[in-house]
Amino acid sequence: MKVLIIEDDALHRSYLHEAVRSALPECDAVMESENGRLGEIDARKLRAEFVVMDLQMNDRNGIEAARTIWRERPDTKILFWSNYSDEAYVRGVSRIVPGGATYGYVLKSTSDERLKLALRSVFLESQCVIDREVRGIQQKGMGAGHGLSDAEYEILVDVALGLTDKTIASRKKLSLRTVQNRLQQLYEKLDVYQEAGDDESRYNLRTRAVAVALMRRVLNASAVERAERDLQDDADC
Amino acid sequence: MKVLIIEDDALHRSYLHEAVRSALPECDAVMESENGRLGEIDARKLRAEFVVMDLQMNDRNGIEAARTIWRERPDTKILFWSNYSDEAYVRGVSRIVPGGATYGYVLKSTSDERLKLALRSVFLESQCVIDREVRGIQQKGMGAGHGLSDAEYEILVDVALGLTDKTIASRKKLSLRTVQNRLQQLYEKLDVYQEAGDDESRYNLRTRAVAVALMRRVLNASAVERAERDLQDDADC
DNA sequence: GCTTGTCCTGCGGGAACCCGCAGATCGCTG
DNA sequence: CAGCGATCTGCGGGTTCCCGCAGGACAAGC
Repeated sequence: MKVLIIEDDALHRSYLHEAVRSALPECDAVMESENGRLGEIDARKLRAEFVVMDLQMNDRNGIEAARTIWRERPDTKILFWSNYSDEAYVRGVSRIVPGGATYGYVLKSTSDERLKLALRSVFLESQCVIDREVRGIQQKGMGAGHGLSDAEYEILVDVALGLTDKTIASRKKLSLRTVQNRLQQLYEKLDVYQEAGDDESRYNLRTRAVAVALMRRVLNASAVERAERDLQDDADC
Repeated sequence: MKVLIIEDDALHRSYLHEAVRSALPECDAVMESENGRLGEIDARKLRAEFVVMDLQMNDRNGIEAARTIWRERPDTKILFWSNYSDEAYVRGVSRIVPGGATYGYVLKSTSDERLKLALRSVFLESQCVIDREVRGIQQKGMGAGHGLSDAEYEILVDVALGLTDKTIASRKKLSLRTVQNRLQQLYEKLDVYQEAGDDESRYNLRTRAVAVALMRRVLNASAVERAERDLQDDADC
């Protein structure tokens, strides 16, 4: 049994190494990659079946790396180990996990015990382990709370990229008015409105929405980057 | 001599503790706070003269914490120890450092030696130590490169907050047209334009600009949050 | 003095936005 | 089937944005 660690912080990497060693004595090789790009290459080269990785990495995002790894071997078991439970990350992960794949999502703030438990559960028993807090974010996304639906999230991303209503409409094969309708749903969900009062302190709803999304951690820079890359790919086709 | 460590990651905190101990044997007490908010309180309580802190923290940003610490004791010596050299952070720091204060900015990726050297230089010899890479970002901001001037940065932040041209004008006591002029400078600097070609893939310049700024790390979520808080304060007055 | 450059300001028009109103489609339920 | 709700679509308007053109204020340099 071989385990691949993808993590760009040296301290965390060695900590993970130690945790894997002690949690999985049946593991006979622990490899390390120090960013997402190298992680993809190493995973391919080693035919890794067991991966534990960070999400926020400089060179190449954990989500992107996981996506290509899963594309090549959908049965790879991946344990995400992240600092944050931002909705953007949680949503990003659940967006790329292939059907039936087993994975885990634990926060770096959890105890040694839980990390080791998660390692064993995910890798040996093919059980999905999601931290309580992360679970909460997931729920909020689906439930009737002020979370965003998929349609709303998609339009949020397009708007955050700086696209025009018309452009979004033609990309999504929708009418212009429909796009604007969804935008208004979005504004409502994000609690963004014209500050009806005087001539002071009005908002540009469109940019205000992305500001609020950023502050609520619904969106983050890497989500925008991923979308940008998808956009470029579309354009090339 | 007492040193206060403000860092929310347990691993990094203990690593820093060790580094301080070995770099500064004359230091007789090392305290730790595990986020920005507690850091402010502890610094006040302990009358800390020497602080080493992270920038990216969950509860309260390193920049905000440093601002209040420096406001209370401008001669505090602070060494920032950060993962990133995002322009948003670098600019944020240099925006709050009081005249004549000594501080340092080193990246977490630098070696033990350099970290210890920085600790001694900043704390004992009152010398400012800025990592080479960070220095590079600073230069780019000032120099004739495609970095942003202060005026452009300010308007970028206001736009990112979602304010209207008119609102910005009245807040900044400028004419509407002037604000729009600056916006156009900004668009040029960020290389944002209408994609003149067809009817496809046009941009909404305003939101496109914040997207590009996010991707170039000129802006980040915490910069937006800080601006938002300032905005609310203004409104209250 | 004149010129040159940089910054601020006003005007005007075309485009994009925000949004209310109304009709059309589709799925669901009694 | 009739009725209801949710979603998509078109139209029209008021507002805001993007930007070219043109003038005025001020400093620096020939």
